[in-house]
Amino acid sequence: MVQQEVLDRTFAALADPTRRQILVRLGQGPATIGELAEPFDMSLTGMKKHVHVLENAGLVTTEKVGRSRRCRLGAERLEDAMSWIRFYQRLWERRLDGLDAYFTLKKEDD
Amino acid sequence: MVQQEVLDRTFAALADPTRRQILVRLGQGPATIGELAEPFDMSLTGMKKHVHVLENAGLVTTEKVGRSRRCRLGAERLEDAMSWIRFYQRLWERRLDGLDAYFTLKKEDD
DNA sequence: CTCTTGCTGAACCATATGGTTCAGTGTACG
DNA sequence: CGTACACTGAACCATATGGTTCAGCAAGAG
Repeated sequence: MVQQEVLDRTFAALADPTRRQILVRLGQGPATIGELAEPFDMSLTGMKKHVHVLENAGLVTTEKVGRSRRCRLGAERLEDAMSWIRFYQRLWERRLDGLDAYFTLKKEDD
Repeated sequence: MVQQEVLDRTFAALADPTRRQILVRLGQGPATIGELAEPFDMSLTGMKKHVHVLENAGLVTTEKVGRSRRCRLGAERLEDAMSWIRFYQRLWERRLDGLDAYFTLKKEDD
C-alpha cells in the first residue's frame, strides 16, 4: 500500500479546482508560471504556490529555464490515487447491503 | 464532466488518512459514531465531524437508529473521482514528451 | 420516573490554505 | 552598463480544517 502522506498530498492537491485546471492545461504541453497564471487572472505568486503544491504531490515537475520556470506534468502519482480508489472499490463492491453485511460477516466468524 | 464542487468535496474528503481509514472500516459493515471513534482514540464530536465531511462528499450515508447513528458506505462518488482521474490520465498518456509535445502541437496548428 | 449512555451543538483553539502586496534577484536585451 | 521582465520570498490577511471541552437532549434499562 502507498504511503499515507503521499496519498494525503495527492488527494489534497486534486481537491482544488484551480489546480485540476492547471493539470489539464499542462496536459496540452509545458507552460511557464506566467502562462499558467494569465487565464486565472491570478498573481504570479499565487500561481507559484499552486504549482508548488502540485510539485510536492509529484503531479508536476518544474525546471528553471532562463528567467522563466518551465512546468511540466509528472503524473506518476495519479497512479497511486487511482490504485487507492480501486482498492477501496473492491471492498465496496464486495460488501453486501447494510445490516445484512454486518450479520453475514458475524456469521462467517463462527 | 462532473460538477467541480462535487470533485472538490470528494478529493478533499479523501485527503485525510483518518477519513480513508473510516471508509475502509465501513467497507466491512456499518458502524456507529462511537464504534468508529474508538480505534482512533478520538472524541465522539471529532469523529462526527469526519463522518459529516464524508457524508457531504456523498461517500457515506447515515441514519439515526435509537440513540446511535448508523453509518454506512455510499460510495457512488468514488466513481466521480475515478472518472476524473481517468479523464486526466488519457490526456497524460496522449501527451508526447515535454518540449516535443509543445512543438508538435504548434506544428499541427499549421 | 430516574439514571445512564450515545450522540449533538456551541464555543474555542492552533494550524493550514489560498490569496494578496511589496521588495528583491537574476537574466535577457539594447 | 542599464533597463525591463519573470519569477521569488517574506509578510500579511481571511477563512477553513481538525481537533478539543462542556452542556444539553433523547432513548433505553431498571
